[in-house]
Amino acid sequence: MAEENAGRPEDIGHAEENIGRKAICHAEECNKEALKEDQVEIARAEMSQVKEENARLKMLLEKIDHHYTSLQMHFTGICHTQKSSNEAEDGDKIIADSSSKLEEEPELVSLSLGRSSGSPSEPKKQQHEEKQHHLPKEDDDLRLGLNFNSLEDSKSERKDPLSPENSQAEEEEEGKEAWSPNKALKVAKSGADDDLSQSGTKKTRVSVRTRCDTPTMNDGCQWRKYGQKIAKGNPCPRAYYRCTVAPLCPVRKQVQRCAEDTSILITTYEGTHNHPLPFSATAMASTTSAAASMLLSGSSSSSKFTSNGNLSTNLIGLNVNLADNTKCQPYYLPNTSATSHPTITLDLTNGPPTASNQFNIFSSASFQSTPRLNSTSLSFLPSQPSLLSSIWGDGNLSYGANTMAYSKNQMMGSLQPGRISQEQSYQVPLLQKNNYQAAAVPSEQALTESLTKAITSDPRFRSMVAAAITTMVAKGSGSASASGVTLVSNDNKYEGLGNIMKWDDKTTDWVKMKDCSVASFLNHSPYAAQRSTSLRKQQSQPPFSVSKTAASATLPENVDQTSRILLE
DNA sequence: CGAATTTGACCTGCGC
DNA sequence: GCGCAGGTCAAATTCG
Repeated sequence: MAEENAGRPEDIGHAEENIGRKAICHAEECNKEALKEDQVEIARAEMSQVKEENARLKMLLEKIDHHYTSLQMHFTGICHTQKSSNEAEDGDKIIADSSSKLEEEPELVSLSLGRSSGSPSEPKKQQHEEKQHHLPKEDDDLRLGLNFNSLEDSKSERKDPLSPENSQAEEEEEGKEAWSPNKALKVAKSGADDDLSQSGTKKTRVSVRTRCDTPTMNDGCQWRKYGQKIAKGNPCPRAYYRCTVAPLCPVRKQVQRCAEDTSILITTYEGTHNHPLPFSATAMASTTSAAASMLLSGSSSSSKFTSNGNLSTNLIGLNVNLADNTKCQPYYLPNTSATSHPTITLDLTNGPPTASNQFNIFSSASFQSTPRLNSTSLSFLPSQPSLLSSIWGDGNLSYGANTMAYSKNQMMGSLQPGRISQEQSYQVPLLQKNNYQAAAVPSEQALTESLTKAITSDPRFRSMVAAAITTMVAKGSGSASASGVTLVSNDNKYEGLGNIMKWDDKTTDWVKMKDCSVASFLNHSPYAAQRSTSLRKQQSQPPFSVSKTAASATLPENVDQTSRILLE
């Protein structure tokens, strides 16, 4: 028994050990379960947070979508209303004016600029292409600049369009569509082309004609030349450039001199920048975008004009008029491939350089689309294309980096039909001026808008810029007889600006403008302090007219001081 | 020496 | 299918 009992305590011990082990195991299992439950709870909490985040993002997306839709509706409505009213007012007149050409091309909208200009005979090639065209408006592609596709894509993917991830995805997406420098990306390009072909849309091109002595006009972007070709019909070689600001930027441009007038540089832009742009490049991108959008919007209902033959809107602070195309001056289109690319042309020249049209940037700038499209030309008020021309010309207005997002916003905001009322244009810059003072670094967007508003709202400022640019053009053209300008207000005529505006021949005129930015002028000059009162005084005054005279310039006395600040 | 430009070859689309 | 013309590539050349 003792031996038997002697062995039992061991069994008991083993049993206790087993029990202990089981207890430990049970405790461990309990701990594991507790941990699992905790993890589940954490996961649930995370899921709830993600759901909340998702809901917020959805709300944001819906807001953005709604905002975009309302803006689009607003813009479309305004365009439709204007065109309807214009048609009612001037239908008969325009029909008579537009003559047989419009009858042949009922969707042709002509945009002459400010004043009518002589129209040389249209080249046979363009005429031939125009016989072939008439793209449905749905085929037009608004990709250049506005690039609403990204938003649509993000909508479909239910992503926040404002999130950095999505913007990066946008860039990657656009990068796939880029004209890529290597064969791998070439495949992606073909894929993008497939998309284009599937959607029935083609990349819009915007062609800019301007007088420029340099090989290319300085549009604020960095370009790398990747090819040159002699195009048929033009002995001047055509150079091909791609944007090098960003490695995968799809934007390209073709530069070619006009065969008839080698002083005219024809620059054709295609694509949308997928990177931030400097100010001057933003101006170019925005304007080309506006041109493209006008081409498209004009195609929807064209050949409708205001009582004076114009249909006004606002383009980067510049008033743009859709005008009777009989006043517009057609010209040779540099490439026949335009038939496969809807192309709108901004003509910042006024035909061959003659003594009567050396100041062509003030006289006429016209958009004219290529065949197969509803032609569209735009009309600028006299003093305003000067800024546009100057920005796109040899000079370079540089106020630092800007973003394409701003460009889009600017376009949406600037494509407002009709001129901004004096009151509106007066209030906004003041608010922005306060922003400048509050912020250590001025908002570039506000800065740009302020510049825009200043130009559009203040006749004196506009006249100053006009005078400056006119003088620059006069000097640039090498015309000794046209070394001055006359700015005539309704009731005053002052002389002496020609002496104020002494340009240094060794430097580009616009360098001075750049070094003395208009924004700083707006902020620091006495003019800025006087704007609130002077603008009110001038609300009843029409803008100054600009005309060329012999070596004289006139401005209101109170402009002299500010013009010194601006120009010196 | 790296970057930019030049330039001839090649690819692609379109019309006949 | 062929030729033409626009557009692109990439090696060679030039430039800073």
